[in-house]
Amino acid sequence: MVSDRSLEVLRVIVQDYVASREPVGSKSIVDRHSFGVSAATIRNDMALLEEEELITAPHTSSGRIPTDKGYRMFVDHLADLKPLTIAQRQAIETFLGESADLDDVLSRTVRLLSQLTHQVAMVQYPSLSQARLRHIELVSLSPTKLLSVMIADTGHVDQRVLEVPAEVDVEFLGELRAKLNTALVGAGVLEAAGRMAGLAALFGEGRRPVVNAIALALAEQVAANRQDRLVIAGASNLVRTEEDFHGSILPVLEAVEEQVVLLRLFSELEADQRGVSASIGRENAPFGLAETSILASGYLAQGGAVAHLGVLGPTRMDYSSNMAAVRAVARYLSRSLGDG
Amino acid sequence: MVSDRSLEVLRVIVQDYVASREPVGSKSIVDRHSFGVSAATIRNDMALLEEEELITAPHTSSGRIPTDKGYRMFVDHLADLKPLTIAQRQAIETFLGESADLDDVLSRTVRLLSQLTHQVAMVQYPSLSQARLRHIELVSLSPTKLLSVMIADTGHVDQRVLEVPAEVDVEFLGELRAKLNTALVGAGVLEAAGRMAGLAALFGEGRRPVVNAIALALAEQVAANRQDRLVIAGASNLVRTEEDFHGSILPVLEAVEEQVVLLRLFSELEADQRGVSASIGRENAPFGLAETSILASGYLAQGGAVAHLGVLGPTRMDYSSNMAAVRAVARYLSRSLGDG
DNA sequence: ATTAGCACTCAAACCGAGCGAGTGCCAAAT
DNA sequence: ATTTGGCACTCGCTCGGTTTGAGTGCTAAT
Repeated sequence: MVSDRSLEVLRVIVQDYVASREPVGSKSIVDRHSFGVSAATIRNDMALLEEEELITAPHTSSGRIPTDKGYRMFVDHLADLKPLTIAQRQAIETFLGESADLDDVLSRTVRLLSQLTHQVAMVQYPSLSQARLRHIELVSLSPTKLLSVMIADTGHVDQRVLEVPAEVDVEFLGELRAKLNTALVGAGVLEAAGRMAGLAALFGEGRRPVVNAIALALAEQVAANRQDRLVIAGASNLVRTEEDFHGSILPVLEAVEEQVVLLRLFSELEADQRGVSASIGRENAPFGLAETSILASGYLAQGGAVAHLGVLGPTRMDYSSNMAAVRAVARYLSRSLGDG
Repeated sequence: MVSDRSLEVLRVIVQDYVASREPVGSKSIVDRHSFGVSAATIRNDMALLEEEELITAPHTSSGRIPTDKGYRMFVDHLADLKPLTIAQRQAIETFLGESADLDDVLSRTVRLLSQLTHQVAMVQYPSLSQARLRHIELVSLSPTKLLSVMIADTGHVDQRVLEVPAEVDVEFLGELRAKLNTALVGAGVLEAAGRMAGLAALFGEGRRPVVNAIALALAEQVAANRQDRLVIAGASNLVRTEEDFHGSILPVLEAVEEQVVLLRLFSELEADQRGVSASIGRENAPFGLAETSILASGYLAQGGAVAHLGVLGPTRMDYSSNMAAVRAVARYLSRSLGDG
């Protein structure tokens, strides 16, 4: 059975190893921390921890490093979130102080988070599945090309070029715009796609093929928009922590560029009671990220939409500080975006 | 004086070194290429090239590698652009085949370019300085918040949230929208900013403060938009070529994330007669990119706007192939975006 | 101008000894 | 039953020395 002191030993092993990047031995533990026992005792505890696979020795006779299981134990039971420094709180204030465009807020947020944690930071766009259409705008680019702009109550704006099978004159465009808006505004994105279908019935016989073409394109635009997007910053922090990756950081950087893997990870994470969730090391192996950890938290955007934000870095990271930063930024973002 | 054969020697040194990543010696040259002379003769030529600082020896007695000056000579006088393979041409077709949104086209293009060259690829958004406003849309988000959407004839769409000092009801919004559009549509972005100022005169006395506030915000939006943006892909290729950077790739990745340095570089490059410009190694030292080269080309977007696109990678890169790829993609993009 | 020959250089690979942080275990002490 | 001091042992690092080999520079002959 792992005693209380053993767990304390695990805690300092994690802390010291994260700080020094070197395997930590029994001697250095009694030196740096006041356990009130001798090195030999610590060694016994370490043998216990090794039994439980919470720590491991890189070579037969060297200090110990935490296993993934050890990190997991640490974040679940041992880590207390380090409160942010004054400077960090100020950074949050000044960075996110002035409100603006959604794009703008999210890109500021992600840069802030990467600076606070020195890791790769990611912010997910608020999901559109709960969003409602606020406005649809159609602009003529050429006789057979339209630009459609959809505005959602979450602040999302999405535009797309539509190719239409026949000319669209100004009056027709006005009619389209008006009927589209009366039919669709206020609808959730799912309903909107459904209502598109019945749209042609509102127009004269001759218009129907064109209207149907447009409705189809708009429905597609709505659908394409449901898929989520990420904003990412701080990829350079990966090379800064390169030594922490046993292999190469190439697959990690590739995953970051792809985004799709990260989105899946986000969707599978569940927050613990502190509001921050962690996925550690080999837990991410199915995604090809066996040496990285992800810390994430949810945040509330306009319209009650919920989305995630978080950081990604080497398994050997400062969980206490980073989890605190993620939580703080998520809270602040919810406050500055949310409906309240 | 550097003879013709010496230049041939330089060419094969560049080619072999780029291919093998190892200093190339006189022996291996006569082995791999049929110069019809002995190794000793090659050595004499190499001594000449070294005199001219076109090549250099990493250690006293090892093969030679090209200097930056040598690479410059190579791209200016020695390199013939390797025609793309069939597969590559097909990749361009399938990748850029279907037209769509400007955002979409550019992001496809940049991914394509990074795949073709295995380098970091960059595409600049078409400059707005030549763009004309096609439409301005105002949407009410809350009584004192407006979303403004500006659409330019280049396909640009830019949105921003405006905070207004007083409530704006539906009719007023309609009036604003109408007068803004009649006043501004067709104007270039520079003129538009100017015309904003006189806008308040069109409204009743009571409205003027609000109108002025909005005009100010819009003018700012126009101005902010003048600054150019880049789309970037393939940053992971930097770590793939990491060994080619003597120091760390950290500053390079940071510059890529910053974008601002890259924009300045783009603006200073001038195309040669082949339409592709190169900035090599220490030529980029003022930007902190002394070990990287940039290949760029201009492309034509809608409205006659011109913008740049290119790749960035280690000085030791395959200039022949990469310049060909940059040129091909630039041409294709011009064709698919241009007014013709 | 080119070439063969030859002495010389120097990075990289290889080797083995010695160091030292750290372990595991055991017998004694609390 | 837990803790502790002691001690032999392990094994990755570092450091000096040797070897190897690709490649050069020079010189004298063609």
